[in-house]
Amino acid sequence: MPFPASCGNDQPYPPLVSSASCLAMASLPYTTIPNPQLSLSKQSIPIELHKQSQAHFTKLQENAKTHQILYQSYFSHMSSLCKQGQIQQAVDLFVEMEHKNLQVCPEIYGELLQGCVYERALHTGKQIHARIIKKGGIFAINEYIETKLVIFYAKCDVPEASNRLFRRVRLKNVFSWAAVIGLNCRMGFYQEALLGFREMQENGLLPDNFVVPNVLKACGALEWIGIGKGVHGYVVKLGCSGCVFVASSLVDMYGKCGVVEDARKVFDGMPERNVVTWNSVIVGYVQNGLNEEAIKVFYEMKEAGVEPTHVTVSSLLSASANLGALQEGKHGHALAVVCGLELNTNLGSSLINFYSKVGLIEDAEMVFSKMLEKDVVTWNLLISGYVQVGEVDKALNVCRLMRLENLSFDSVTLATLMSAFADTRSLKFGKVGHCYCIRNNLESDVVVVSSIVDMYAKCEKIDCAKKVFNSSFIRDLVLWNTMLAAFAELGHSGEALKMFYQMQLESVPPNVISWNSLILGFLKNGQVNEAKDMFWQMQSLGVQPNLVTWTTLISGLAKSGFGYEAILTFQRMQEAGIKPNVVSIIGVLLACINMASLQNGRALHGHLIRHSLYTSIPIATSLVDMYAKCGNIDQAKRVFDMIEHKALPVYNAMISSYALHGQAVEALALYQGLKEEGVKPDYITFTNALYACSHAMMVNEGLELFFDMVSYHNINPSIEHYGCVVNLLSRCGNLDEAFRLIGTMPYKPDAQMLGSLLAACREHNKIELEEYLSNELLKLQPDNSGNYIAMSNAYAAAGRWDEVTKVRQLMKERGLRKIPGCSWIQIGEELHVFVAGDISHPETEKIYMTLALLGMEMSFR
DNA sequence: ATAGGGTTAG
Repeated sequence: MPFPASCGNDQPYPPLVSSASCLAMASLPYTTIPNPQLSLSKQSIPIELHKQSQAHFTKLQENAKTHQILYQSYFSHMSSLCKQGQIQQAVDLFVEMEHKNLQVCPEIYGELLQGCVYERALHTGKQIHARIIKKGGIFAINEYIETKLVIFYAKCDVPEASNRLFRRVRLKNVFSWAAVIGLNCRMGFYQEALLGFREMQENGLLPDNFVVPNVLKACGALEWIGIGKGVHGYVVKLGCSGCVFVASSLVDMYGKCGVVEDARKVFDGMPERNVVTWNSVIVGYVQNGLNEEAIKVFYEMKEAGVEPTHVTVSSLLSASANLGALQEGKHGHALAVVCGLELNTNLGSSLINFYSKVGLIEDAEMVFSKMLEKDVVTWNLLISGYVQVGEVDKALNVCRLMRLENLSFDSVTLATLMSAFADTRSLKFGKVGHCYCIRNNLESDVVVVSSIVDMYAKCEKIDCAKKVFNSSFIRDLVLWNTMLAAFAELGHSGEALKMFYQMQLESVPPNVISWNSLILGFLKNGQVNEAKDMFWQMQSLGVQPNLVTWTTLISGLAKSGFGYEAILTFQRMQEAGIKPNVVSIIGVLLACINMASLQNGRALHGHLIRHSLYTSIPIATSLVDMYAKCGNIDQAKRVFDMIEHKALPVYNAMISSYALHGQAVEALALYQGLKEEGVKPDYITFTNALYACSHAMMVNEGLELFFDMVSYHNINPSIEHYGCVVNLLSRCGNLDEAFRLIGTMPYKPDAQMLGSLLAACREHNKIELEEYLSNELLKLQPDNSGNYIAMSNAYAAAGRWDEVTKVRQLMKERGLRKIPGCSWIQIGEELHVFVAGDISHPETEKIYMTLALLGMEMSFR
């Protein structure tokens, strides 16, 4: 049998479609290789020549036999080289074969191309392609070779070549279709992949379990659940729903389309599962926010004895990061180590993400340093980790290192950095980042645009924010919400409302966050009724208020003086089944503070204990503050004493309480106490302690505190700190020292400082200095009537009534409310009354009454 | 056939 059975067809060779059949061909006897000399008809040879010819033929046959053995050994050697990935050696061997004039069959090209596919050796493959073209004839139009070439170019991601060759194949088979559809999938041309799938079916070809996974991947990526379901039906009809590859792809497709229930149904119905199947369900749950479910399935998988892979651990870590589940995430890390999983970029990145989300930045750093290969994602995660813990300087340093590694920033890097600049109000850096985005075309990414808009808004550059917002082509919900929140924060409720309408006109329906911002905008602008109205409107439109909505309303009502209503709202929130958190509890405590209602505060304290809501230190701190501000310093102290592990904010709250109640000695004792506990005081501690000293006129203690702050704690004094010390010095009569301090401070004196100096001048009868200070004060705050009164009081005290009249005239011109008859000011606990002009004025009588009620005497000078 | 990162509200 000189030729295989099908050689009589138009086709010189049967269409070979896989490397398996190629191998089968290779093991056939050498005579299957066409040799025109051998296939000459023996009958045409004359008898006399027959003998000679017979001998010659025998010789030829012998030659052929050695030829065949040689060829076979070459072929099998080359084939094994291809499979070992040593494509270059295989090609060298092929060249050697050509030199030895060994006959070459098409399968050899197929084998070589397959080797190139394994190695993704595009260049070598192209050279083989060139040889095929050079050889021409049956080689160039061989369907088997053509298919192999299509697959080769497809796997090497060269769509142009692959598609061109594919169009030329006359009889397209499932294999070439699978390659082209797969290529389109890899290139992200999902719609083209699906079109190919349809065309393939129209040409009467039945898809197999190699094509279907790719088709399902396209459905998943496009979230075309309709087509996906159709393919599912088709799969059942074809009877390949039992194939693990196909079923796993179905699980993945349903997950990607957001129908996790169906993914689970397919999963549950599978007779056979492998790691990929399990991974697909876990990934599906994570991507749909069902992190608990994902972790549950992970434990089921462990129970089933399936060995986890990189994908498993990576997804488990994602779920743990999203939940802040420390235990599970650490378990994931341990598992990766135990299973000997190599720390690749994906796994390492997942670990960094997990550790930084649970606040263990040192562990994230450790993983980062252990990784051999890092990509942009890895670097971005470390940057994001630092930003999350507020270490912006470290984040920027990582950026520098990243540049040294020749990696460039992408939109994720910039979005992360911009959010950091927004949080820290670093307009300078923010502008630099914005410029970088413009230069590198990152403004085409909506997420980046949102972060830029937010940065400008937080840095109080609303006009810039609006400009960037307007210049964006795409405006998604988050971008609208960012702009809306910016106006709301400023209390520009009109602009916020305009945004709210406009987004709907542009077919972006608002979500809870949009409504929350709108409500906040009204509240910040004092439009309490409008805010309440919006609160009802959103519900009638089917948007349910969430914790933030309720909290916004509670705090807003408290701050607007509707303390009682705030408390009622807090109750209604709980009736609606929403458990209060720290922010809402602090909000409702604020209501008690603003009402100065010890009764409500106490009731609330009881409520918190009964409902086990009294759980965190920030709440305890607020309670201390509430009791102090509602007048019960003893109760404040009791709450303070009950806190076990006291941190700085609690101490600060208590020191502030003592200062408020004029208990400077206690305040200073607590300051010493916190230092003994090893707690590092901050600028707030010093502000409160200095206020206490200033109130109690404890000059030495105050100066010592100030010295401590600057020398031992390296805290740059704020103007408020200077103000306290200036106040202290001047009230003790040391005006020279006060002025010396003002001369050395890096700030211009503010109105409060001038005010306290003014009071001290009056006390010590320094009328000229007082006049000077009054004028400075009026320049600083021309609209504050208190300053005019202080000035007129000073003139009154000096008996310069004409000057008093001038000041009053000035007030009248500026449209400021004048207090007729007389003036009174409060310095510390003392009430000083100056009578200017008309003593018989009814207003003066009122003041007399007030003073009498306070048990104070009126002093005339 | 499956995996990792960023933006908005109190």
